[in-house]
Amino acid sequence: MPKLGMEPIRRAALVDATITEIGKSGTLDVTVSQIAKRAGMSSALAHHYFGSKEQIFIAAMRHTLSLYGAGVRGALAMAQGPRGRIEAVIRAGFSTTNFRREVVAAWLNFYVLAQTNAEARALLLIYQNRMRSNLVHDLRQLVGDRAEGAAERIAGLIDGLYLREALGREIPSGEDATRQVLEALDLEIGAAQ
Amino acid sequence: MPKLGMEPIRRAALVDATITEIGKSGTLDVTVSQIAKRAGMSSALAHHYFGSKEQIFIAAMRHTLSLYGAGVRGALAMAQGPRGRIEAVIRAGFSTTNFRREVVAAWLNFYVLAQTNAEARALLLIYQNRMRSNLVHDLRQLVGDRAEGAAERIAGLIDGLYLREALGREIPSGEDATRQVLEALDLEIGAAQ
DNA sequence: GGGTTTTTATTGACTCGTCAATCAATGAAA
DNA sequence: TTTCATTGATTGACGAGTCAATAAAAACCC
Repeated sequence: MPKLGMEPIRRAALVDATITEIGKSGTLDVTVSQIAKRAGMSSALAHHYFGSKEQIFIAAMRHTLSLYGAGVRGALAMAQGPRGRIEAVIRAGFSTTNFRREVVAAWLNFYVLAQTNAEARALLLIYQNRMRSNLVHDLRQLVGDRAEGAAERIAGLIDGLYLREALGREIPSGEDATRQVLEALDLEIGAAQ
Repeated sequence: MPKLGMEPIRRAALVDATITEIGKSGTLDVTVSQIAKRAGMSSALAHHYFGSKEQIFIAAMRHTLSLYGAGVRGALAMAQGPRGRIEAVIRAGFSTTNFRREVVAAWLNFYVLAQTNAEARALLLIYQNRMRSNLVHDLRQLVGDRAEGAAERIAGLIDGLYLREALGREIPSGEDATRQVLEALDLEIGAAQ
């Protein structure tokens, strides 16, 4: 019963299943069979479309990053003024889409992978640079030449709280984390007056 | 040629080798044989002393945490006043002992493990609570009832910069990270005046 | 002290599972 | 009849954990 044009559907299903399975196990130590089963196909088919397990992971990372990017762009589109734009970037990161257990688990493992895998590292750098440039651009207007340092601190705080919240509670609360980052942001702004 | 009393020596060698190997590979996916070989013994002996691979890892984590704790205590002993004590805690975390590639790699993998392994999570919570209580205690005298929030932000920033520095550069620079956290600390203090 | 037994240290060889990747085979559209 | 979709079965490698065997120190016994 081969319906044509299955490839993109299968790929998408595998990517989703990968995130879910990583979330379930917490590790990259999930088997292709597990992923394939959750995606409703045989492991052979998964290999057929992606070639290797590593490629499945990279695709899943790409997808996660692109979801995150879309969230940020969406939030930025609605934002008013520099402070509003920064707030948008912060909120997007801790939104319920990007701040679920599975997604955090995936991120954690991206970090681990990025230590050795060039492709993973490149993706992470893209994310980090985008974050930095977003922050610096708007901070410039708020804190002048303190912008670079402030951006580094805000970005670091986001990453750190992301990590901490994710491990600390059963259900991560983006609300608390967001509040903390906004507080730090206001300290940065206040200090420049 | 069995010299007696080898057990502690072997255990220590295995713990060291574990950190080194995790640092080399970036993952917990190192084989017991690799670790044992680096520690100068057979894998059978490693199993003899630790029982399982997981136990070897836990022991390595314990060791890393205890080194960190010792560093913090040492720095605190020399510190003057609340602001000096906080600075000591920050500097200890980014000191060259605790801020090497292998150690960061180990930490990253602890985080991954802590998602699912109760023992790992317990160890991480100990570290986090110690950090929080250190910070809150001294911040109280500097920023009053803003202490809790400030501690959360400082701790989050430390964790985040730890992560970022470790991935960003070939050789992580504790100097830059320390400067950033101290700057954030001064913002917190300044805001309370 | 000399002999025997227990304890500790140590490893090579082996078992048993698991899993990524491949392949040959099947079926259905084009 | 070519091309796409799909899978069960298989291969081949690797790796955790076990075991039996060796050796030497120590403890015990007369």
